Formats: sequence, C-alpha cells, structure tokens
Amino acid sequence: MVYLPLGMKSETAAKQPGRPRAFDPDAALERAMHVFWAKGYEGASLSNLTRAMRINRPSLYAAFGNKEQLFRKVLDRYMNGPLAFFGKALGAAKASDVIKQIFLGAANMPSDPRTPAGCLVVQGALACGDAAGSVRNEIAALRASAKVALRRRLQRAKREGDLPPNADPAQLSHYVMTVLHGMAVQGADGASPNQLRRVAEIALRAWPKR
Amino acid sequence: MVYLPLGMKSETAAKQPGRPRAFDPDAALERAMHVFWAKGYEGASLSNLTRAMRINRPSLYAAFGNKEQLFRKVLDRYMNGPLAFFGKALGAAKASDVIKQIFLGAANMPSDPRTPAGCLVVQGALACGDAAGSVRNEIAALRASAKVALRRRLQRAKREGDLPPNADPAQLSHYVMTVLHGMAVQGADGASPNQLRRVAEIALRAWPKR
DNA sequence: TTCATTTTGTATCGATAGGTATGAAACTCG
DNA sequence: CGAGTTTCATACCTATCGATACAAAATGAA
Repeated sequence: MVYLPLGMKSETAAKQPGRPRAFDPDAALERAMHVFWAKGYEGASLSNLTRAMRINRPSLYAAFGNKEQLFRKVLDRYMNGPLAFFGKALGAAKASDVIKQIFLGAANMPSDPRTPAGCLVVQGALACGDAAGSVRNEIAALRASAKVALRRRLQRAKREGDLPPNADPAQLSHYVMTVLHGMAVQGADGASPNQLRRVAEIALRAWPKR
Repeated sequence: MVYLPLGMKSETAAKQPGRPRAFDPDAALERAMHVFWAKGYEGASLSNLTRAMRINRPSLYAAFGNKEQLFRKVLDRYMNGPLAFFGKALGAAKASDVIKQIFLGAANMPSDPRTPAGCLVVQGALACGDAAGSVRNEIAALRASAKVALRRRLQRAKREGDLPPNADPAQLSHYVMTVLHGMAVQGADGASPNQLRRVAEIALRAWPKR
C-alpha cells in the first residue's frame, strides 16, 4: 500500500518511480467487460481475458487483484456505462416517461454491433457453480436494488398524483423489471432494437391510465 | 421419452445378461436435472452430478454418454415435465386462455420448494464459454421454437376471429415470451408464485381486447 | 461350474482452471 | 552513473476439469 498525501489524487500525482505501464487500464477494463458480457463470469477464463485485454496474467493480477475483483470493477463500469440509462430514466418528470425511457434504453442496447448481446447483469452469473456464488449474489443484489429504486420512484409518482390511487408501485416495478429482464434474454437471443421496441410498446399498454 | 415422477419405476424390458444396474436411471436423471437447473451447464461439475445422482463416474458415462449428452437428456425431461404446461396451454380454446395458462403455469413453477429456482431453459446456458457453445445454441433453439409455436397458435386465433384484426401474432408472441423469460429471472431471484401471479396479471392488461 | 457379458469402484489420465515466483527491463531520483 | 522501484514476460504451481483403464463383482446361459 502506497501512502498518498491527503488531497493528492493518484491521477494528478507526480510520476511514480519504476517502469511505467505499457497498457491503458481503462481500455483493458473495457475489453474485459466485453469478455464477461459475452461469456459470463464462469465462462470467461483467465486466458480469454488476458488475450482480449492484451496484457499478461501477472499484469492483470497487479492491476485488478484477481478474477473476482476484476469482475466487480467491470460491473461498476457496466452500471455507469451501458446501464446508465436506467438511473437517468428515474429522473424523468412523469412516471410514464420513466418507464418509456427504461424500455427504450434497454431496446437500444443491441444497437452497437461491437457490443455483446444481452445484459451482463442478467447473464453474468444467473446460475453458476459454488465458486461463483459470491458473484451471483452481487449481481442479484444489483437487480434487486434497481427494482427498489424504481419502486421508490413510482411511490413518489403516486404521492404526486402522477399515478392513479389504485396503482401499486411495488407490483408495477416488479412488472417493469420482469419485462426488462425478459428483454435481456431476447437480446441475448439476437433480437434487434426494433423488435425490442415493439415489445416495449406492447408492454406499455399495461401501464395504468390516469 | 415419457416423463415419470420420482418413485414410479419404469417397467423394464427383458433381462439382459451381465451384472444388473444398481441404480434407477430415471431417478438419476431427475437428480441430474436438479443440479443442472440450479448451477447451469457449466457450473455443474461431474463431481456435483455424480454425488447428486448417487452413482460413480463410469456409471454416468455408461448410462448417459457424456456430460453434454446427459444435459440433452435432462433437457428432454425438463420440457416434458416442468415445462409441459406450455404445450398444454397451446391447446386452450381461446387465445386469452392460452396466455393465461402460460403465465400461470410459469408463476406456479416456484411452488415446489424441492425444485431449483428459475428456469433451466433460461439459466442453463445463457452466456457461457466456448466449450458450451453447442449447448447454448440448443437451448436458444428451444426458446425460439417455443416462440414459433406460440406465434402459430396466435395466428390461428386471429384467423378464427379470436384476436382483433389489428393484432399482430408475431409481436404478441414476442411480448409473451419476453414476460415469460423475465419471470424466469424473477424466479431465479426468489420471487414467489404470488408475486409472479401479480406480475402476470399486469402483463395480461396489455392483451388486445376484442 | 465355466464362459460371456455388463456394471461397479478405484485410481488415474491429459488438459486446463485460477493464481504466482522470478528475474530481466524500464523508469525516477540522487 | 548507481540505487531504488515498479512493470513485464516466461515459466511454473496446485487444484480441478471432463473423461477412462482396469479389474473385481454380479448376473444369465451353457
């Protein structure tokens, strides 16, 4: 552990002694994300990862810890990157717009052909061996927290009269997350953004009218 | 292949020469199904399988071929057992009843606590390593064929006036499969039958009215 | 009994999994 | 320049993966 003076960020710190890194950790993390995304946590081997990241095995361990810690860093990146639309959607003014933005954001995910199909948070470790149990629990917690955040947003909408009095935010959020996860499976099966948008359009017909 | 619940021994043919089997292949297959169901194809190791099946490794290979062939036999059993409700639902008289039976059948899957959570066809091999690519494709083909069967059923319903003229069977089947696969993920996350039924009830509100 | 056949249990195979030890290479600082 | 520090690349570690060789055990047929 290296001591850094308070207030001095490692990015702005003076050059460190020793041999400089020959790779960009950010780019390597992006490549690792694609491997985990396509193959899942268990299906991604260290050889797969280091080949895609264009680094050697000891460099991976020095920079990211181990396979599980690397996956957790990849998860962070995924939540703040491909899944950032979810948090943004929660900020929409009307509840119906929140849902529309969530569905359309998910439908647009397969639009980048350089990106793996499906959703890392769904297919990363849905069912796995005992060794990956910790990772599976972490991913499941992410899914659960997303549902909680959506439920709270819908509860607020109900308080504000944005949802009819008989609407149930908990059930509605559960429904939306169900459609969302289903869209992830459809995406993994190769569904196009247009197909997913048509599914989203039908799913929106179940939304309560005020 | 006929699905037989545990405890019901399959009536065997004429006795063969040689040492008789010390285990019931049907019961062993049922136990293997539970392992694959809970851990997925890659996450289920041979040691996991043989321990649960209460047989030795050579017995597994002699009776079921290898891991992949065992998984395919397990898939057959799963389609004719836990997923048999889907085919039965397609036989309902009204299209709306078809969908209701599909949703309720899926919602009732977590009702048996002795059974793993989620759905083998969704979490068996959604994302996996290269070695399991063949298995992933087979499962994906099962999902695709289910969607095709449902689409055909809805096309028939439209011809019979059971669906409004502006209804699109292809899009509707895509929507139903999306909700179904989403319910599988919710089930894997521990959702109860009651929770899933409430989701199904909301999802049905998107169904076209005649 | 004896033979042929099949299953059983043990012990093991080569390949690969995740993870490291080690020393050369490349930098900063004095 | 050397001293100190960090990364790089090769080679290797143990554990486990899926899959088998082998011989003892258990049956029917001769």
